[in-house]
Amino acid sequence: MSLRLGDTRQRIKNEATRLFVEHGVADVSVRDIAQAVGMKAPNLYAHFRSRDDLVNELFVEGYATYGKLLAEAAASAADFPSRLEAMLRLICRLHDEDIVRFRFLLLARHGSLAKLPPNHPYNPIDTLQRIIKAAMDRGEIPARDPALITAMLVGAVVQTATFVLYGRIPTPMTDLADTLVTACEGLVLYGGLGNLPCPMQRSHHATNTT
Amino acid sequence: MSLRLGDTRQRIKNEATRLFVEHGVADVSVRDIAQAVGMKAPNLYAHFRSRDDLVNELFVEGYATYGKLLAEAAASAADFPSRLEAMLRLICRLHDEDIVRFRFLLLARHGSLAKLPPNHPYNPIDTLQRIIKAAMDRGEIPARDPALITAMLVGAVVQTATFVLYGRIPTPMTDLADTLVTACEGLVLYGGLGNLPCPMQRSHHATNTT
DNA sequence: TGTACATCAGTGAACGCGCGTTCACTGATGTAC
DNA sequence: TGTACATCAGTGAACGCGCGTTCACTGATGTAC
Repeated sequence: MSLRLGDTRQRIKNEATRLFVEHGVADVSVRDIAQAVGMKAPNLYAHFRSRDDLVNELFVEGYATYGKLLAEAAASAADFPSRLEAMLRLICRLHDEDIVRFRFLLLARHGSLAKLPPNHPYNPIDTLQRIIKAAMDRGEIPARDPALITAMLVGAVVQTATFVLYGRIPTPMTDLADTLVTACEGLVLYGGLGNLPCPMQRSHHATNTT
Repeated sequence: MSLRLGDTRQRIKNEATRLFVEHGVADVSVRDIAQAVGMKAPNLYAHFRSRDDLVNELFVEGYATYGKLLAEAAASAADFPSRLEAMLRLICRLHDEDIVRFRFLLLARHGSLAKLPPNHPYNPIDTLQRIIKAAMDRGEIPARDPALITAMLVGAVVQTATFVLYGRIPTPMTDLADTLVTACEGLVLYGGLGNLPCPMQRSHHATNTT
């Protein structure tokens, strides 16, 4: 019974995620989700308190999961370029491994619902900004506005995923990882550190692609 | 009369844009817009065929206007770094000069409506990608996937505007222009051209900050 | 100058629709004796 | 083994609501004679 319940709950979450990605979060009704799962709308309320609750649970869960993995990836390396590379490669892998989930998070970022509780420990944006700030303080990378550099890095990755989503880039993210790493390094390192060698030296040398 | 009509039409557009930015395009009703303008909802239909028409007109108009200005800015310079710089500085200026309009375009990008006619001559994304492709073909910048580099540049700028919108970066875009230019140059130039000097030489020298 | 008419921005009332949600009910299944 | 009962996923019908939109109408204003 409770096994059955958990099973149905998960099926609802999966179908809802799929539909949200396919049609947009706003354009999927409770009846649509129920139909995809093979039940009638009222029964969804045996599993979720409301439609908003379902959306929120999907968002917070996914955001926290990815956030935790990103924080771990960042912590697994010592110098900044290696941290950045580890995070970027992880993101590409997560994208390709579960495209639907990744895209749901991409699309659900906006909208009045689906807000992560503030100061969430695994907010990936905060994690990234903290790492950047630390690297600047240590003089590893040019000291600029950490929030601005964070925005640019996040945007570069997110917009890439969006281009892949809309078919403008017809490639798995994993195949883009090398270029993403190089370009993001350039974004962070270039131009600010006087006679900064180019590319910057690091613990294990960077992979540069064409 | 026809003057009066045009006037009212413009007021509707202004108020609608403002409300869309403030509450999100999906969460503003025809009645909300009418109230803001100081009229009743049905009268909006004397000026626009439908709500969708209004949204679409705002989007296409804004997108085309900005797209045209960007194309002109790009054409005003000869080498790639100067073109990129001109476009970035223009974007910052356009943002600060009419924040509401800029943000409406930012928010309206998504959504099933508000699609620019395909192959629109002033689609700014296409313009940028064409310029990047040309610079790669001429060997001005490292040859990588033009769509990917385009995505990263667009993302870097758009996400920055989003951070400003949500108050994560409490600064006019114009104040960020220098860093944006430097970082975007790094994104494009870094790591791919063998012993590329750093920063790259150009016709009129780049402005590096910090 | 006064009167009749045309124009047209704007309105009140009402429409059908799809939405999220509630609630009393069903009916299959597991359990106790 | 048979019977009575508890559990609980799932359903049919209906709710109130706000939405975009329509339509017959108003009433101020400009114009012709």
